[in-house]
Amino acid sequence: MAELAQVIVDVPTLQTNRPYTYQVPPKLEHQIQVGMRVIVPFGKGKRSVQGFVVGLDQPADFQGTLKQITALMDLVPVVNSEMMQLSHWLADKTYSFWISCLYTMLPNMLKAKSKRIVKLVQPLAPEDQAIFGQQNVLDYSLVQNQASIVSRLLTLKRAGKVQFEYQVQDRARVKTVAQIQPVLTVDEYKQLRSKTRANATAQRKMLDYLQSIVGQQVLISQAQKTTHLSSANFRQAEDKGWISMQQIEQYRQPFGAELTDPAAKDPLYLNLDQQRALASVKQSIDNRQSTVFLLQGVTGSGKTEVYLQAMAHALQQGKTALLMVPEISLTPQIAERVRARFSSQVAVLHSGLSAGERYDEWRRIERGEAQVVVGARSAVFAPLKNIGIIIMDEEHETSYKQDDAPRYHSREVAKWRAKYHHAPLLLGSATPSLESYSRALAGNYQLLQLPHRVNKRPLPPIKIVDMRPEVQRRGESNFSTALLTALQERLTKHEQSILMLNRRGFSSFIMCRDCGFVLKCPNCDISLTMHLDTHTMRCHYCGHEEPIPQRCPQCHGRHIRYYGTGTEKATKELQALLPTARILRMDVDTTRRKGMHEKLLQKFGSGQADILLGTQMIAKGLDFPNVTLVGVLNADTGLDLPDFRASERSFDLLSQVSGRAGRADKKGQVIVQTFNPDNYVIRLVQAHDYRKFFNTEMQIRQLASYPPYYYTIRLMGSHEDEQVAAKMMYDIRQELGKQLASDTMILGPTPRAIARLKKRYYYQIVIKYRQDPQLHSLLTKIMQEAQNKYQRGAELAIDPDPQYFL
DNA sequence: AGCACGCCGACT
DNA sequence: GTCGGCGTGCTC
Repeated sequence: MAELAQVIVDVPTLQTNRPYTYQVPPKLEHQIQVGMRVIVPFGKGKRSVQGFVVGLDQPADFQGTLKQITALMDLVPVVNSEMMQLSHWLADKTYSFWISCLYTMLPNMLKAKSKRIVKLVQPLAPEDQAIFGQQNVLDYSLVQNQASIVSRLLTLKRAGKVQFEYQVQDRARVKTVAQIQPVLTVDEYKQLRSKTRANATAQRKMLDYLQSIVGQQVLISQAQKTTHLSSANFRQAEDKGWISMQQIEQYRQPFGAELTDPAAKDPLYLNLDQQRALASVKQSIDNRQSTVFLLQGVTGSGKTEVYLQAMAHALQQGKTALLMVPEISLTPQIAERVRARFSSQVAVLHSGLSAGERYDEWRRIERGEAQVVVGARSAVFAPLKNIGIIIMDEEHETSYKQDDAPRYHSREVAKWRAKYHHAPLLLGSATPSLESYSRALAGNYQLLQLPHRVNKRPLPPIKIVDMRPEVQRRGESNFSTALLTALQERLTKHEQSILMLNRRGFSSFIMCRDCGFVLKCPNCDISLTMHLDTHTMRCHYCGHEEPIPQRCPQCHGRHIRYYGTGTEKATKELQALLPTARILRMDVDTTRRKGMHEKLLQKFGSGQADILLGTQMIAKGLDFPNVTLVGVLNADTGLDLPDFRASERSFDLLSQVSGRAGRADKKGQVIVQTFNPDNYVIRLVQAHDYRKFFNTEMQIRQLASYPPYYYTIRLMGSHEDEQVAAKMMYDIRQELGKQLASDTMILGPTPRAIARLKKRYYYQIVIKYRQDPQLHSLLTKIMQEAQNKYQRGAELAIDPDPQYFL
């Protein structure tokens, strides 16, 4: 029995970021529960919105008549008690709206679509009736861009001739399939058959078939396949009372072909290091300790097998297990291994799933039908109960941080959940983030190490090729003589090669050689990227698109030059240099279509190509035994980005990609081309010396007061008017300055590197602090005040622990 | 977000 | 004198 309900409504603004109290209609009093979705009236007019029940029967301090809940959208709560607490914590921690956090944790299908409709209440003049056509309701979204119609409708509304209403439509759809069941006996079917005419072939076929399946239930799709009868035939059979038909629920199957390798089911033999690591984790599972482990293992050291066996142990204890990977489509092989080991117990969650597939996987987890979850960032919210272990593979990956609101880091959420479930959290990486490694050294995390490769081979030797003399000698090229020779050798030996073109943060833009003009996005002030496949210039931020100019738009000269080389150009060049090589290109353009990633990798894995040339998406997780050569075409890109983590990222990337070579019993080799052969990052990658890189980088971070020595927070203010954005941020800086700890630093405000994005101007402040107990509440206050204090249209966003300062 | 109220300029 | 512009405030 609940008479009052506290509801968080789907209106993501600062002003509405708190529970509203509603009356529960008597007939819902026994059904309503915390965590259910509801439809409630909100605001003036006939507006109604979706909301979440976050509390029941708390007294309302609201002076006025409470409104009633219109309807419940769920029979059982979609947010359980753990998730409710988590969402609240998350909203506070990331300075975001509670409603946004709730939605982030749930599959998209549970976000209802709200539709505005216009209803006719009085007869209209013919010219107005034309807007409605034959209907007396109108979908407002169809006309909302046509100003003349909108203003006419508003006039009619004032005259009381039409009404605006809202419909909240739940999009959660369960997929059903039809199933048939014979309802007569074999004899009855025989009898019926004898009565049909000789030329009623379909009916006869049907009756023969039905006889054969008496006592069974068959999917209609299956029945159609066996009989070649149409669904209409079966509907007729139902009408005649020959069969009964039911709709049964079916999960959408996100996986393609069934697994091929039965051997993958068995656990592999563990070497001593692996055994030691596993034992520590197992102990922690058994003792219900939420220890954080950092498993550092060089590429090829068998981290995945440790994960799998730790998960198996949790399952044996009747618990569940969560494995997070940076992005499944980039690392399909690990997801496959988990599925091979745990088969139908596994649910996979990642961005490549359709909304329906995602919803179904979510329900399988929620209902306890899947006990193992593999997924990318948002899988950390998988509704698993009784978690025994959480594992985060490649914990240093930046994709674990979401860069729009709510700006959470999966690692932090994972820690929260591990604590909640008294389960260990296992962070794994070959190149841990400096944050995690320093915590491990300080004893906050328990460090586990796998220093050797499973195949006992040394890490592949890395040869550094100085591109400066190379270019002087042979002119501009993506390929040094050394690399070409090595590639040619692989071709002869029928071994494979992987080539990486590091393009992070840079793309091919065009520049006029006469006047220096660079084509930029009219909305965002950043240079447009050339896409040869569609013959357009595109803005990667807002999606703006325009044709490739033939002449310089500024000076009309013809000397337009293409800067930067894409994978496309490199592939062409390489094909010309090695005409017999079969080259696969892998980048955002060739993998845009669903499933292309897997397809390309499959093609390469099965030996249908000699060389895989791609962007950094090929650096991670790939495990192809026949690959013996890895080449990095341009190691420099990314080294000099104006970003304090640039070196760390480059070290990770180069180490990762190097690890792709020589994973089985063949010896591997790595060739790194660079214009900065003496750069410490490149030298230490060559030496395979993470520890030394860590020490070097830590000194730099300490000198500059960057993480992990200092925490950082970024505040971003934006407005259509640059002056307003700037003013707001200067005001905020003033306010911050008054109340912060003495060793806290405030940088800025400065215009952001991309100062204008989607027609708005951005200014940012970066705060660096070590210990500042006041800061969180101060920022929360600033965020809350921002709504009224500054000009309308001003927006403030806070990013705790930003990955980029750009 | 989106809706109404309310105060100013341009019109029948 | 009214119609309709958008700046302001509020939503249980």
